[in-house]
Amino acid sequence: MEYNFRKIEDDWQKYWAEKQTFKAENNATKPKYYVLDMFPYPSGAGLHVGHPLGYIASDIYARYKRHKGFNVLHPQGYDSFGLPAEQYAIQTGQHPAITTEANIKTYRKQLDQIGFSFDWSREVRTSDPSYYKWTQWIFIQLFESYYCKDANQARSISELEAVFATEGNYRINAACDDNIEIFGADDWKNYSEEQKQKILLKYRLTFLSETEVNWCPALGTVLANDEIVNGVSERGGHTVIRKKMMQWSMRITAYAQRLLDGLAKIDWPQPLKDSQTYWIGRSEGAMVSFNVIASETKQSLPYKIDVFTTRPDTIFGVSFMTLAPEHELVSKITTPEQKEAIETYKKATSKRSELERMADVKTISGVFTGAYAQHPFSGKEVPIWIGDYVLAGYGTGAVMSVPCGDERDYAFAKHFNIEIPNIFEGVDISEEAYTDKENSVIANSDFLNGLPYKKAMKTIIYEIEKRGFGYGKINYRLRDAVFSRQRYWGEPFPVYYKNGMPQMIDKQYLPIVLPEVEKYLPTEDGQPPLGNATTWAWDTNTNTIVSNDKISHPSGDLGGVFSLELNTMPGWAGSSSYFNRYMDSENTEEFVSKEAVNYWQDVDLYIGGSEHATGHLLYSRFWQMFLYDKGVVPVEEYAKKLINQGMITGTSAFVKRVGFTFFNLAGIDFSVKDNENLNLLREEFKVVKDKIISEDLILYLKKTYNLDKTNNKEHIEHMKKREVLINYLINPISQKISELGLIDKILIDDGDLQFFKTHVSVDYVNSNDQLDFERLKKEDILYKEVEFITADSNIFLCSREVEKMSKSKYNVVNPDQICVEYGADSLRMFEMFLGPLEQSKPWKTSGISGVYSFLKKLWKLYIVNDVFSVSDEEPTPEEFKVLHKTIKKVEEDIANFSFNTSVSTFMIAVNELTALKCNKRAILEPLAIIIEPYAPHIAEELWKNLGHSTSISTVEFPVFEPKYLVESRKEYPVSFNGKMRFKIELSLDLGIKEIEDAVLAHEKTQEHLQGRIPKKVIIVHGKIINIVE
RNA sequence: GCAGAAGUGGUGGAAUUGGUAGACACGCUGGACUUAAAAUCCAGUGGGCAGUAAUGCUCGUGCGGGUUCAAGUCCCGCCUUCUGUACCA
Repeated sequence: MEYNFRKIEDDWQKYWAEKQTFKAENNATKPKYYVLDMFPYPSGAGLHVGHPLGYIASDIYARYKRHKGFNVLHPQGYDSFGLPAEQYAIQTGQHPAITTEANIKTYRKQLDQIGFSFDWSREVRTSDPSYYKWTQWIFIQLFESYYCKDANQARSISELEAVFATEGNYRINAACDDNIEIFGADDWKNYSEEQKQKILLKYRLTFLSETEVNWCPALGTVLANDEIVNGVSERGGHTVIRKKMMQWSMRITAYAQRLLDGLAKIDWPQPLKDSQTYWIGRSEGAMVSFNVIASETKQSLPYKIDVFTTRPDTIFGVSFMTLAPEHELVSKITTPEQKEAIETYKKATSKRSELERMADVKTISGVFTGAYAQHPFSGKEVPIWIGDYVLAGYGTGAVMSVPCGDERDYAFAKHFNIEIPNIFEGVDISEEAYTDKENSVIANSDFLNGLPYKKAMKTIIYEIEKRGFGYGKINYRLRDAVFSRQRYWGEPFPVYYKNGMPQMIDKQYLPIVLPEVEKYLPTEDGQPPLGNATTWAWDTNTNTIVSNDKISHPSGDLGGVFSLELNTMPGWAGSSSYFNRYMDSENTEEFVSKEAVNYWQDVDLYIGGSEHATGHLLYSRFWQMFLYDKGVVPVEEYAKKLINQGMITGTSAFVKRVGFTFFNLAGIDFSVKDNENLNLLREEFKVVKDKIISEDLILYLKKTYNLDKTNNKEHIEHMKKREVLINYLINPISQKISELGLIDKILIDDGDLQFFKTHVSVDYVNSNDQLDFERLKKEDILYKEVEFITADSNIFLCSREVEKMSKSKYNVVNPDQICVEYGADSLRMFEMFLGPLEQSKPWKTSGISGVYSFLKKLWKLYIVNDVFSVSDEEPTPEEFKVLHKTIKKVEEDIANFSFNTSVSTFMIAVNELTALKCNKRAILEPLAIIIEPYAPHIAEELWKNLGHSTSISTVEFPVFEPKYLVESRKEYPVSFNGKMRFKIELSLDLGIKEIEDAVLAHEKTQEHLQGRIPKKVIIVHGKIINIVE
């Protein structure tokens, strides 16, 4: 009876699907446990071996929890809106929904064959109208809410309207736009409906505003900061420029402090928390106002420059101010003499792309405006400059420059010869700024003199507030999140426009379904792709989507038909609350029912990649807090514990071509023509395209050049071989050389050979790095005419390097082939066996035979004379010991997510039981259970053959009993000065003194001591003995 | 620049509170079975030195110091690689 994994795995996958073994119930007496994976984007390339890593880990955990008596929710779905499907649609005209559907089918098939215990009855797809109905619903909730800073929570916008109507906005303390004017109840009543809406928009948690965005012309869309890598788009690497656009934004900044505080409550990896903390970027300081004065008359101008500073204590060190070139005051305060210079500079900076600005951080540039500001305390006038090191988008877009305490201000001042007053006690600032705030003591600063940092901070903020120059403030680096995308394949907004003001469509008419378009590109006049839709208007009479030509009036006021929003939502919209929807995915009336969400509460374990640290994982926390405020969900943080699985890197394979360097020989007459020809030659043979050389020959070529020439015989032998090879490579070149008439005029340097490597698909390379070049030549047109040069053996070797697994690097390994060859259980165990879950690790299939033969050995334990059979005999203490030590270790490993070590533990157990020839039910039955989370198919089959008629999946996990591990004797390692020399077996009943006597009496101890008396004998009971000489 | 993670045999990795460094597996070497191959099984396998051998000695966890009876593990100072981030006032 062989281990027939194909049949076993097929059978059980069918069984689980038919019996819905892993369907979770929303009301159960068992305690709940929610295990979640980050749902995948179904790309056209299908799954590669890196994807299942996290899924296998979470599946092991979920299965383990079922054995431990939990009602486990382990759902899966698809984040199916996204750019690749849209780009594919642009190229081929194929509707994204069709390609997405096809990709999902492939994913599902691939996932199914790995044997995951997902509850597919709860599947969600973000691109499915029945799902994005709720994304739209949450959007509406955000629109209908504002953030009350007093209550520190989101409140209904109608509450705000009520306050406005009774007392205006004097007392409102809300997270809102900066430019809100104060009004009273009477003002409010007299405002037109449009004016009211405009004001309310400034308070809403999702709002329209003109924002400077990262516009990518090539993609025709706005990109979020985290979609830009090194100044170009993450996808496609296109340039990104800054542009002002009317956009939906999410007021995530309202939640900055809570997002920060919440981190303390959750068990997430510290690096991930660190990057969120940094991203939110809280800094404490003060807002200070500087009055602008006219340069000539020294009279106050009606302008103030507000700056945010984290070092108000250094305010007496201010010797100039710097504004961002885009700052609105720049044009107002610039003096006529400076106008031209300022305008030129502004133009130059706006042209510079993000990429350029980032590339030369070191270049200092700026222009004096001609205007001065008055120092609020000293009354001194300080010049106002503009400079692009000040960013318009952060703080107020202006800084008070303290060159002695800030590196950039220092560099700027040095560069433009601005005064650098020193306001630190006992510090030399002639070479660089003094930035160590904790140890600073203030000097030359009036009432701050002699105060250390903390005291100076308190004092100055008190004074600033007292004198009315400003106030203490906490600033955050976090920006409000732009929520509009100029794409087709995303959630449409439930929004239409009436007189240019956005209106929400009532919940009962959701979902607003994505319209059909002919082209997925932006329209010719620059509208988003939805601008191509002809049926994309909202009829408020019928509450349906109707044809655009029914819009009766440009502003849409007459017939009650209005144009719908043309933007769609960004990628993170659909993923920001999907984990709540899984709890009640079929509910058509509510996002999630009270019963369901109160039962499941939150995710107990969330597994996914760390690349989502500042994107998905921040936005989803924000939405969760909002939904918590609204009473939709019962907890503020949705994931108690999070694990980042490491990346699996691929082992890329390379083939190398050789290239030659040519020199003209010294002392030879060289004509212009010759020179041209030489360049021609260099161009053509920089790389010899039609010959590829095996790696062993390349190593040989490198090695032989520097060979020790004193060993004559060997040297000559090698040089001969080398010459043959080089000549072979050079021959066609020689021909060319003679054609060009360059013989005897140039030198080919065969010492400094250049090698050029090209990726070759790993599919053609076996685990010994041998390339099947015959097949490659047949199947890949690029290599049809190429000659593969090998050593005598005719074996072609590739060179290898570890890189990120990616299609473009031709190193993607697909799990399907492994499932076919070794089975899902082997794949699962092997992926875990690779190394610690959270570390990145290279993929090498060579080790898979190890886990495969382990599974075969496991199977054999249950087989006697080719028949499945176990004995009911009582196991020996030794056999019990093997079992219980395995249970103990595996449970500890699961708790620590150390799945790689539990695989070795299983191997050790099976090796030991095989050695013991153990065939006893009392051992082998529990063994099948503890191995089930890792290798569920074989475990089910063993369980069935052990005589059980139901699935093993919820059988109680064997209980570890320490009594089986109690030892009576210990083999003590005996060390001398910490170096282990020999072992001595002693009873564990012995006391320290008795052990010492026994050890000192031992002949080997005597041998080592050679009659010397040890200084000290250290004995750790049950562990070690160390003799100090 | 800043933040984080990591560095252990030919390879992936183990060593949970400082206590036998290299578990487990791959690979490699030798052997058994076989006409042969695959599969399977057995033995060996960090480097160096000595010895016919059993064995012994010695070096060894990126580098340099330190604490300790004892350091891969703790402390100080560096180096390298990876990942994230980008003038945040």
